[in-house]
Amino acid sequence: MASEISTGTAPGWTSVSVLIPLALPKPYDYKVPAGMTVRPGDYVIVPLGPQELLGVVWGEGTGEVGHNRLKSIIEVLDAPPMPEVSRRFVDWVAGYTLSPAGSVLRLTIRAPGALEPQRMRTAYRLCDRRPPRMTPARLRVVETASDGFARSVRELAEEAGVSDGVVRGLVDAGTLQPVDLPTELPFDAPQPNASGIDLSPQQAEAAALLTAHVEAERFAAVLLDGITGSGKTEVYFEAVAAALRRGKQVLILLPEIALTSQFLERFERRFGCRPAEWHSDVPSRERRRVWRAVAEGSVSVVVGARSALFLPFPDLGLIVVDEEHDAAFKQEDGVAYHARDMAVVRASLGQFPVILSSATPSLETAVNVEQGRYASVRLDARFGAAELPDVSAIDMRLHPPERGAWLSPLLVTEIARALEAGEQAMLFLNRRGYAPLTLCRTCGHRIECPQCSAWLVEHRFRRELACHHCGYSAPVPKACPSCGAEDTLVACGPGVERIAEEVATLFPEARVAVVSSDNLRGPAAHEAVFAAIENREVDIVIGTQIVAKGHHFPWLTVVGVVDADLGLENGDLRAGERTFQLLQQVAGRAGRAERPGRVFLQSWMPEHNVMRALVSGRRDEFLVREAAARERVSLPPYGRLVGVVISSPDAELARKVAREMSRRAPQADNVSVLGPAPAPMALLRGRTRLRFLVKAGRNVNVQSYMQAWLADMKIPNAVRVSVDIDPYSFM
DNA sequence: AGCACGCCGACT
DNA sequence: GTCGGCGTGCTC
Repeated sequence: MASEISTGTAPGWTSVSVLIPLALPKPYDYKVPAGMTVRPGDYVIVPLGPQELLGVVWGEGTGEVGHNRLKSIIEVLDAPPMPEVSRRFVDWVAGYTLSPAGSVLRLTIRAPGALEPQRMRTAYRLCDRRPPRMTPARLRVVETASDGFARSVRELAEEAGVSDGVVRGLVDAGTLQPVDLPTELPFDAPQPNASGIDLSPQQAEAAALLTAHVEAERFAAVLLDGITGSGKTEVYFEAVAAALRRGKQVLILLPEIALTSQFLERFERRFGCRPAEWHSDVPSRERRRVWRAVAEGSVSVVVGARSALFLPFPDLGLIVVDEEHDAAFKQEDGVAYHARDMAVVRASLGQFPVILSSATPSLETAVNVEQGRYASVRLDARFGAAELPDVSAIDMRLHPPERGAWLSPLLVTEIARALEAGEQAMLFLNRRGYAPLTLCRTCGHRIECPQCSAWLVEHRFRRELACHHCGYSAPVPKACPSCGAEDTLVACGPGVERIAEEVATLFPEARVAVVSSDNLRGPAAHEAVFAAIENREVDIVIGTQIVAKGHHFPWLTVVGVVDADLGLENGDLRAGERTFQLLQQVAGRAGRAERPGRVFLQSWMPEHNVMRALVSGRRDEFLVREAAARERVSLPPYGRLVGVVISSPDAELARKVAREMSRRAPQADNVSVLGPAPAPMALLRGRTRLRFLVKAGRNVNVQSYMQAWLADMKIPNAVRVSVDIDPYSFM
């Protein structure tokens, strides 16, 4: 990259290949008109068919299309060129995920208007020319402006307490001189030494190790492995500070936006200002500002969701992936990538370290550590006086709830005890709504989504049945849609709303908050609920997985997991691992202050590995056992998987294509193709879905295999074939 | 992603 | 006879 800048002048190419952010198979060649100079990475406007589009100069023209048939670049945009490392990253991700490079490029320039010239606003400054006539109003304006700062007409008029007309008069008289100011404010620079740091000896040691990695300016992947409450964030903040001291940019990836507001405050306390934010909820104006500042190198820290990985950082020196095990890092549709894995790649291309932080590392990462590919730093003491909560399982076979209820008497007793002591309780159930299934008692009909193979979930507050996969909803019918019998529909199974109903009868006095994505619109609502809980305005919290993540509830002492077996029901490869991670995180909510916390897992199979590991707190043993189980059957990370989903609104056509593909699957050593089988969501948004699973050995190049398979397949337009290298969700 | 081209059904 | 549905293919 440095050489590119020092070379400065154009390579003198007469044609260049330009990558356009569309799903085209490759970059296209364009002529460079006489007098125009372009460098690799320059953003350009090029004609494509009848339209004019943004593209990025990818390299010298390939000459595949005759020079006389080439169109010319229309314009080179005035923006810092996309860094070479970003371009290599785009190519790498495209090759790995088997996506067109243009589709990956699109991820990097999803900031509307970021490349248009910045709009300027006109402000006015006082100069020495006196107006021909001075009035009291004019004098007030002159006095206001005499501090030398430039202000808009509006600001001047307001501050001086006069009308706009007076200010305009002074502008016409030449007393006030126009100056162009950028509309976009620069970002504050986070200060590495903004606050005193108070680390335990163990934290300080971990921080020193991470800092050394940052200072080495070499690639390294490091797992920061610390139990809940051990202060991982404070530790990696020291690594961030080290990168800042070296003038490097830093990216902190978080799994979801729910975390950010609390996180941003912590960041501000440590570094004296807020970092730039990047996720889907950032308004487009702000996106433009962040994108531009990243590209110019004028913002040093970005906190964002997985898509932030594709921002065009020219001088990145550290990536932190917080909660690295979180499934939210896996992008499923479009370009299917895992942000944690791609962060490791980005760090390797940029020759800097990446820190993976978690209390419950993913099996992949644990194995990478064990096999020496990743380094690891451990924090096993909780900060301050807090102790780890005591976890126990409630055997539902021995202590079943009453008929039509879901809480075991044992758990109810514990909740009552906490409430009497003036403490809080939390009930965790990872299921939104009132009941996951509505069934007809007369004919047994189950109400399903018309366009997905999924049951409709009853939402009693909203009085409707909703599909959680496509957003379809309908009022709860009076009569069975199948047999027409009236008042025979019954709600089966519990969701959080139903637990709230049970709690209301058990503890009519208690103040209850139901925390699920259905009742919280936007980050402000999240804030409000979490603040209410912290301020003890709530006695019992009933929540889905959004309560599982990093919030401090100092008065929470009892956590009940309503259905600990829930995540284990489907045959997912990672079901055990995920259930362990989720429940361990939920457990971490209890007893973070001086009060010891207790966690109760309601389970019908307390002898299951996952329950035993949670109760005993033996995480590493659990990981070793899981790893051994995967190794026995050569599943990731000991083998490789590719998911291939064939979908179409035309079910017959989808089946036909799948059969054809099955017939043409190449033979290869150490590769087996399973399927086609109906995909786990056999019908989704009206599309029939069939799936292949390609199972391959660790050292098989699955990309070449897939390319060979798909190369001469003619796929009709109505059929979509989506390839997911390293699929995560099997649902 | 657009957009044109092209080949079959129902209208003035 | 034409208008228009959207399936197919192309854009340097």
